[in-house]
Amino acid sequence: MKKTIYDVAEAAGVSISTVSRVINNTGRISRSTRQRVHAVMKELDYQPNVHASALTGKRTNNIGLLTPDIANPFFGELAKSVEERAGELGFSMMICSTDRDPKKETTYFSVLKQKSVDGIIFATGIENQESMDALEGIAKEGIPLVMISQDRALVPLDVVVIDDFMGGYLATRHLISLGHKTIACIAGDGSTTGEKDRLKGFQKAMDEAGIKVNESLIAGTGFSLECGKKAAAQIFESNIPTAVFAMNDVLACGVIQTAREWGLQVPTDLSVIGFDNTFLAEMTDPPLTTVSQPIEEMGRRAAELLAEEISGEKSSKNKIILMPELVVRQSTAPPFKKDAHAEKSGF
Amino acid sequence: MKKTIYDVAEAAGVSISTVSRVINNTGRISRSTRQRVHAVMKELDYQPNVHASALTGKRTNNIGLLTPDIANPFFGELAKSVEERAGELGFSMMICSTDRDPKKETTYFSVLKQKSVDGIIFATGIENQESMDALEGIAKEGIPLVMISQDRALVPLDVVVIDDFMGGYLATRHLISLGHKTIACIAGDGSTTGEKDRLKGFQKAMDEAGIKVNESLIAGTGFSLECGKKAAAQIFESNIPTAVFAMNDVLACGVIQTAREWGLQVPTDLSVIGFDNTFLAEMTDPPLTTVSQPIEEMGRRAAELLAEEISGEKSSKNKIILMPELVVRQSTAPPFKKDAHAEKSGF
DNA sequence: CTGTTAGCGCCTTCAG
DNA sequence: CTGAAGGCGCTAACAG
Repeated sequence: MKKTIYDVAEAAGVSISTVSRVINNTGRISRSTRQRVHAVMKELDYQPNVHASALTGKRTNNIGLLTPDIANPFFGELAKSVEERAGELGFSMMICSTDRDPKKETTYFSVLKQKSVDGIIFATGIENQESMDALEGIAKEGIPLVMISQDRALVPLDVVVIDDFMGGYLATRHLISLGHKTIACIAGDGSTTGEKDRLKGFQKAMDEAGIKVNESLIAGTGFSLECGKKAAAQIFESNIPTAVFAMNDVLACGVIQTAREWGLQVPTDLSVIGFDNTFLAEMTDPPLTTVSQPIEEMGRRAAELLAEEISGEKSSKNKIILMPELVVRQSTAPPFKKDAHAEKSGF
Repeated sequence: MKKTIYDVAEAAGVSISTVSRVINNTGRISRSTRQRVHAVMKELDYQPNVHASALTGKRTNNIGLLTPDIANPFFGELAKSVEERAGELGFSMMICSTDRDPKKETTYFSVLKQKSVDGIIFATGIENQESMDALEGIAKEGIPLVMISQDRALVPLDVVVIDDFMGGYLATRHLISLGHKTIACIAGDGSTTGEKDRLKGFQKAMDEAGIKVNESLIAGTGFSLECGKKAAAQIFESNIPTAVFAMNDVLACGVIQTAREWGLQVPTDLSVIGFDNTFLAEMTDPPLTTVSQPIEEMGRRAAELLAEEISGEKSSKNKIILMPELVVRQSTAPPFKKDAHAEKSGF
């Protein structure tokens, strides 16, 4: 039979309140009884019943993670790092894959609330009104929240983001510095703040270089491989650029594949740069030049922020802005190398 | 303030037991009161307190998923499918990334037990004695368990596996039928039953073809990209085969990369076949020939099995064996094509 | 069909 | 420093 606090109390010759006190480390207990109780607990392999204590308003030590798609490498790696750090901090993680579906998002909100998680980490874009309202509601109820990758100032909450503008800028600068002028840009579904900021960075770099941005070179419908291929094909049909900036590594893979189908060599005929620096970037051929997000750190910091928030150590909200970094591999090169050009002209 | 069953009872003019009955759909209640209570619940936006009911021995509607590494595409996709189906069935999922670390595994066991999940799905190899004992303990306590990808007959439990032997056999037959004779095999850490069975399938196919298996062509230290590269390099140093069977797609990627470093063209100089058919297989260049596991189905079936087990509808244990399938893409070809051979001899 | 009444295991005043 | 007692929200006999 499962041991209860009564078993421990009896075996230790004290009352349950004393046991409760040593468990929670509250009140003043004599060293000797404390030790005795601890010994008994160990001996009986006693484990407090979480539900009983949750019932009296204590924490559950569960947190929720809302993510669009754990099968996506970026979110997979992120989830892993959150889970790891949260585990160290004593929390278990409930994971929710929303598929960016507003209905699922709100459903999960209420499920998590009902399960009385101690806090929630959002790693999903909250785009529609419905989800925003739900989020606001949760925030108002005082449930600690941390947001990753998004920065919406609807309610004050902790945020872990990278400087997306800088990311877009870095990627584009890199391509420009290689000599590219006809640069395409492949976004996701255009809804997230991350994309928008990266696009602004792209524009800024283009402006600085005095290159006019051609709208027909900007496309995007979603975040999957298929979307990347489709967007690339769409662009290629009207105008073949010498370089493409894709807003994540998966999309970049799609671009590479489409390029291949069109008979374009990467990076000889077409430079491709991605975003995220997931392990995918090392898998592709050629290995992908990309903008690195410190995924592991983002997850870790988010978990820590949430833990602090939960323990009430923190009164103010934090905003952590991490810096992206350019990781140059082999999918980018100067445009129109002599020989490549010759070959192409040979058509 | 949070509504309780008392609020509902009062507002509906009935006792709390009546409310409890309509919630749990037990006992006989007149249609009219039932409707009234339902109406009130909706109006008050009442949500039963999970902990209170868990305290009285009811289910928590939480399940646990133990996986070695959610950042690995196979387990990421698996987790996604489990989560999705479990969600439909009314369960939330706690995810645990074990890193194949025995200590973490046992820790997670006890955490999940303490959180009184209704059931657990294992998608991780239980190799060491410690973990096995823990697992056996859990099973004996009557906590529903489903095991994915592994089949250990320590205790009777539900199992969802693929026919790994057949998988290894299919992969090898494919290579042999292309004309390969010097075939290498890259395993993981050699501990999982899946690997062992795949290796047996490999042997069987080789035997049938009358090819002697060269031990120096079999290597493996782990499941990561790095491990794949290392194993491939190790093999190449002693003997360059014409084909490699890698036991997962990640390892296959590693092989392809190492091959490239060694100046070997895939598939011209070296055929590579993977296992799993994760999205990675479409990302590589050339696209990877691989043995497909029905990942989505495995996750779904596991969730369903567990749900049945939890609801007590099932008395006997099931074993679901799914069939792997050969997916031919472009990383495999007949060995020593004329031109390739000429080039090589030219060295 | 419905209400009353014990607990479930633990935390937290309030008295010693 | 320690114990007694009430209550957290709900379920499950037990009585009507």
